[in-house]
Parts: sequence; C-alpha cells; structure tokens
Amino acid sequence: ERERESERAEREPFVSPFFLVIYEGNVMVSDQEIAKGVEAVLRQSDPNAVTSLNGVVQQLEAKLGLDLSHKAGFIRDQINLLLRSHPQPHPPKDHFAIQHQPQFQNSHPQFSPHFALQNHLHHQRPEELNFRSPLPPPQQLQTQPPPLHLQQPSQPQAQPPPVIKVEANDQNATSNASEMPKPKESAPAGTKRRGGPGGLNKVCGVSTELQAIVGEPALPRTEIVKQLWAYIRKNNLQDPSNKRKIICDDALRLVFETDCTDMFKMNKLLAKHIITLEPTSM
DNA sequence: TGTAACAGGTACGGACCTTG
DNA sequence: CAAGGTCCGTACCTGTTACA
Repeated sequence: ERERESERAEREPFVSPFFLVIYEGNVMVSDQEIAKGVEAVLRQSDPNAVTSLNGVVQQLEAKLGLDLSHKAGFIRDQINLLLRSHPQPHPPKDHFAIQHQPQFQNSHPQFSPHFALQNHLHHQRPEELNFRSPLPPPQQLQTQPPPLHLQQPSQPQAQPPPVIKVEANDQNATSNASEMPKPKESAPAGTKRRGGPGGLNKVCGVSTELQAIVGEPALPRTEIVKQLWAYIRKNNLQDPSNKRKIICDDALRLVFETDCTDMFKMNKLLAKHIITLEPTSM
C-alpha cells in the first residue's frame, strides 16, 4: 500500500511536502494544495466522468491520502472557480450544482475564493506561504495585487474590491451577489431592508430627447420625474383648467410624441426614454 | 424514505406628481 | 389618502435535489 502511495505521489507532482501541515499531530493539507488538487483532478478527468462533488472529493482524497470530507465545501468552491475561470467547450451541465452560488462563500467565510485560486494560479512559492496563518486577512490580500497584465482595467478604482468580479457566464442578474449579503440567512423575518442605492434609486440612462429636459445623461427614475415636473412648472406646461393635463412644448413633444398628455400617462411614456444602464458599461 | 439545503418564482414596497 | 404608472431589490414561499 505504501509503495502504491509512493508511486502515486511520484505520478502526482503537485503533491508537495511543502503543503502538508502538521497540526496537533495530524497531517493536514493546506487550502492551496487542495485548490491545486482540484484543478488537477478536473484536468485529468473526463468532465463527463466526474458526476458529483463527492467524486472529486474522493479522487482528491485518493491523491492526497487524506480525509477531505470536512473540506467538501471548500473543494466545491474551487471547482466552481475553476469552471468559471477555465470554461470548457462542453462544460458538464450542472454536474456540481455550483452555478455561482454565493452562499458557498458564506459557508466558508474564512476562505477567500479569490485568494485561494489567485495564490494558486500565480504559482506562489511554498516559502511564501504563511502556514501559521493560512487565512490572511483581506487587507493582506490587497497588498499583493496580481500582476498588471492580469488586472482588469474595467474595474473602477472607486468600487470596493471585496471579491473579484467573475464575468464568465454570469447572465443571471440575481447571481451577481458576490458582495450582496444573503438576506435569506442573515435577515430575520420581519426586518425588511428597503431603499438604498439600488432599486428605485438605481441610476438609469436618459435618452437624448429627455436629456434636453432633465439636463443629465443619467439619473434615478425618481429624479427624472422630479426634474420633468420642474421643467413642466417652469414652462407653465400644465393645463390651467385641469392641471393633470400637460401641454407639450417642442421638447416634450419629442419625448412623449404627442401634443397633450395626462400626468398619469406621463410615466408610461417616460419609460421609453429611460434606459437601463448595464453595470459593466463603465 | 425522510430531512435539509438550494434554486426559482412571486409579490411587495417605495419615490414622484396632482387632484378629488 | 387613494389613484395611475414606472422599475427593481428584497423577502417569502414552493418545488426540486442531494444526502444519510
């Protein structure tokens, strides 16, 4: 059995003694090593052959000769990251049921998936790893930015960088919850958190016709309506006999495409000139 | 087979305006 | 205070899947 293990160790160069940690007499494996192992398993295995998370865990256990059942969540994170970082031409469909599930990050808040994979992908030398503190604080991570050629220029500096934004296959808007708290778990029943920068306060684009009225290329919808009403009052565009009616001037006619409209219909007509801004359009 | 966890769907709240 | 209309984040509910 030992010979087989040694042979296997020789075949698997990623198994490095540098990554093994002796903790309270037990041989443990670092997260970096697990990340490497996951990648190796995925690379060596036929995607169609690996049908479950347990399959990967078992293969990894076989490679490392350790019980990794307690690391299943972390391994799942790594699989998720690898699949997104290295999309395959025919990715296994829901093999791991880990299509960007932000709660996994909550399940292992002490792990920064970004950290684990970044350290791995950048071939951090073992002597650079801090085994005493395998979980560096986020500030430490920011002090070691990736090389310039790997940085994403589209990332605005003003954006808080708690987690790298993964754009691959992220079509689902609700999945963009990497920095969004998980209300299902954290928010107790009855504590509704309304308002904030999103939702109604979300900044929307303004059509060129409407820009002539509100004066800004992008405003929250509520602000657009407010500006529109300011414009209407400023130019006395309300019907004196029925202030609900709005008499369109040239600028408003371009927007509403009518000479006269109702204030209740105004919002409906306004919607045509309010453009949803893509988050990545900056 | 039962339980737990997750994913997807649905409904609500809120700003803005004026009038009855 | 309700009406009318817009949008979307959030909370809640239900169905599905996985594991023991």
